[in-house]
Amino acid sequence: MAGQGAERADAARNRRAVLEATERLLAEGGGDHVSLDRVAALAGVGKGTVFRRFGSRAGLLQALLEERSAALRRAVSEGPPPLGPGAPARERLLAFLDGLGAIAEGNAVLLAAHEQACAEDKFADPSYRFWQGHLRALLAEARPDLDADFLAHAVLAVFDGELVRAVTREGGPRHFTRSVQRMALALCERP
Amino acid sequence: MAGQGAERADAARNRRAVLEATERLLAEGGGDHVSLDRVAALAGVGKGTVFRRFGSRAGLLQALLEERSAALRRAVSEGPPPLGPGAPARERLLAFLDGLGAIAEGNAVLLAAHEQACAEDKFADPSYRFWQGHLRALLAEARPDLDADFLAHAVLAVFDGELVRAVTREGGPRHFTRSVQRMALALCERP
DNA sequence: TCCGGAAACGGACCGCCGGTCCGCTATGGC
DNA sequence: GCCATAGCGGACCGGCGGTCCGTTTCCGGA
Repeated sequence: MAGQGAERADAARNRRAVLEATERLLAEGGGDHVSLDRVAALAGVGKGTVFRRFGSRAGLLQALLEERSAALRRAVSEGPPPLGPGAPARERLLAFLDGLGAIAEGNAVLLAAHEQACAEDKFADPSYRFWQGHLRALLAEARPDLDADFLAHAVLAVFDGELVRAVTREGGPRHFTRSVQRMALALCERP
Repeated sequence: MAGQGAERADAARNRRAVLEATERLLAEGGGDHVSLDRVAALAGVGKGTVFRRFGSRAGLLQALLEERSAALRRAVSEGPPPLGPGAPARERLLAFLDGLGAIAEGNAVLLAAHEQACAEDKFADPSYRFWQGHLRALLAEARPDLDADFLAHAVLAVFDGELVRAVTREGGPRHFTRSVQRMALALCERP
């Protein structure tokens, strides 16, 4: 959109249509209900278009997820505290988990589908690497005596689509997020 | 085998052959290399046999995993301390994580394939429910002030096949297990 | 030892999936 | 208005998980 310089009008239109069709299908059925044939049909485009635009099923879901999390990413790296730089690590950590938890709760099905589609190379996903790096830095600051790299992976592992769904179903809207925050706090408290 | 009363000799032979073929395929390629056609061919049986025996791809992998973890399950519920009942919660927790970590490290590919195949209903898996229940009880005893149920899910979420592989690859044989133990300890320590 | 019914077998078959390919079409600078 | 070309679409592919049913194998009772 801004300054890309080279995307034809029909291409942009189709991109939007495909993304919207995908989220519609995700909403109305489980993650495995989203086949690329169906997406293409619902979007009113050919299957080839979907693949040229997004490369693969994993790429499509990744793009959708990226769209959902771009704002948080920006806020974390250059927004005002406590999300952005400037606040103490503990406050930034809680604010970050609040934001990430909101995304996860609002997109649990998408999250589950994405995990399934990525499988192998989920650690290569730039979005994952960003969250992991951010968490690692905050944890390292709060608890320099622990293995922040591993803990960052561990905290992100909790953001499992199915787990989010299960916890949210039986605990209410923000229960998952609050639980993750409490866990992170427990990890940060020194004995 | 013991006291089941009703399994024909050929059925038992085929069951073993299928399980062995599955682990052979898992060892020699990624989890998605294990197609049921291939398993059947390598085991020298028909595809129908695999499905009658195990119900589905998920069932096959679950059976294999169950086989690998039966001993730990038994040791935890009726073995001697510190794994079995009798030791303080902290020691039982560390011993349990040591055992589960060993299984995870030795079967990371199987673990990843199983996660992929189960997807939806992984919380219904009796094995998962057992581990979760055990962890919950130990955590509740060590930290009654925290949400043990959620923490048990969170700790198990770390046992992700791909994460185990990645951590083991770059950290050496028992690095994953030690890291999980340290994390659990950090959670148990009161501020 | 033989026999009959039941249990187990095996592989052709099904629908569908993710992904590729190439002849056709719409776009937009000139 | 023209034309190079980026973009399109859907037939096509190999392979997957799962089903089905005619055939083979087992084994307890006579």
